[in-house]
Amino acid sequence: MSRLTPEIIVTAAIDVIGQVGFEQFSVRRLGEALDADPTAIYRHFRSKDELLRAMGDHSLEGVVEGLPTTSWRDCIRELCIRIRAANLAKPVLASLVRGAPPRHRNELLITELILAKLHEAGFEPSAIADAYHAVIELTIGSAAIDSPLASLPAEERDRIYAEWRSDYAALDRRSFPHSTGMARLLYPGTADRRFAFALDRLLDGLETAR
Amino acid sequence: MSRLTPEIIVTAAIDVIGQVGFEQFSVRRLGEALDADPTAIYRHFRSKDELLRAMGDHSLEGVVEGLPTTSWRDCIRELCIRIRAANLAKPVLASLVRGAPPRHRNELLITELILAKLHEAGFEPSAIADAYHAVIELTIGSAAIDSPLASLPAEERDRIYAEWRSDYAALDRRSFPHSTGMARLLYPGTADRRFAFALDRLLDGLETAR
DNA sequence: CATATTTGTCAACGGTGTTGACATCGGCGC
DNA sequence: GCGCCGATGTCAACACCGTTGACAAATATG
Repeated sequence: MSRLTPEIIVTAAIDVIGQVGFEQFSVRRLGEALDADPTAIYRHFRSKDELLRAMGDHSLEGVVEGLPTTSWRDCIRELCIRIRAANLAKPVLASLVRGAPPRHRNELLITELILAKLHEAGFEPSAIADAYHAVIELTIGSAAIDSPLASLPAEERDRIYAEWRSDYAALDRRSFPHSTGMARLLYPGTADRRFAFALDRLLDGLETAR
Repeated sequence: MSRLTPEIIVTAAIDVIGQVGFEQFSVRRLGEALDADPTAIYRHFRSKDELLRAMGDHSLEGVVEGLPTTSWRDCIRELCIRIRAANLAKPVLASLVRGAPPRHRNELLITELILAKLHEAGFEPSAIADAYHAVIELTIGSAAIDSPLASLPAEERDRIYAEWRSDYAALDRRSFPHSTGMARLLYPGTADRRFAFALDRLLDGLETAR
């Protein structure tokens, strides 16, 4: 057994990225946190990208367990919300967005579960594939967008939202009547709630198309 | 007048990023393309991030013009497809996903148009905000996910899709019955078509919730 | 015990975004 | 036209970054 294992490295890496954020996360910093030479990491991961993907999968640990069994909708809905929460908690998501396929364990479990539930629900095979991709794109995409702000402290996040609203409000009334008029209604509630709304509407649409 | 203007820089930058891709795009390369010192760019943009946002907005030029007037759905649908196409064509999108607000001209025009159409359609003010965020999250998020593959030549993209499918097919049949069974149906058609499907279902859901 | 493989360390390469000092140029008031 | 001043471009440098190859120590294997 060696001092550094993939497990130890990934755990430490998630810890570090949670503290310094995605942009500031570097192999050198990780080496410091592990009290080891930064390049030792390359004995366990081929590249930083590979490490990031492993981190992403690690943060999804247990995400498919204990989901509601009431209906396919409830199950998929809760799963998507968990995936989002997991990725927002640890801003590793940029790695998932880099276009790599889900070859890791938890990612595969997620795919299998969604396909199974859609099958149970009575979708046709090709409709299953379409619905799967639709749900995943919204979930991952939304998380990617919200990730940078989610890592900020709540007060600063609110300050930024307020700033954006006043940007809209300050526009020319003639050219942007709706933006100015609705400025204070934009970015309503939390990003989580807005995502849940979008997901519910998408599931509505999928259900009627079944 | 100076040799370098924001307009000239942005145009050249979009050209460069189109040739070398997002990852390889650097201030130094841009300086080379402009036949100027790389740091001259900092006389016109505070940071690389600011430049990337300007590039993103530039690639959205004209996206709100000549949209269908048949219905709010048709209009928003076409707009979202155009936004996606514009951002996939120039892989600048990662900058938009970095969480910055839409302070640039074309981004503001998009917001205004969507809000106006939803208003026309008879949505309540708070429902307008929710629907706006839902549509934008799906569009931008989806583009962010598909961006890396979209920049590849078609044949290599197909090769990658095929590789992913065979990854699924090679899984253990007992643990992953649906993934293995449906492997050849995953990633159906083009990414554009899959996005259009998701968007249509979302719009379905929004319409019934009106 | 000897050997071979894995694992950690170190120095270094070629790249990155960004900054500050310096030179140059254009336009403006006198 | 002169002198000035701010805007613009150049240059060297800083502090990082991901990654590689040579070497040493430790560990497993015969």
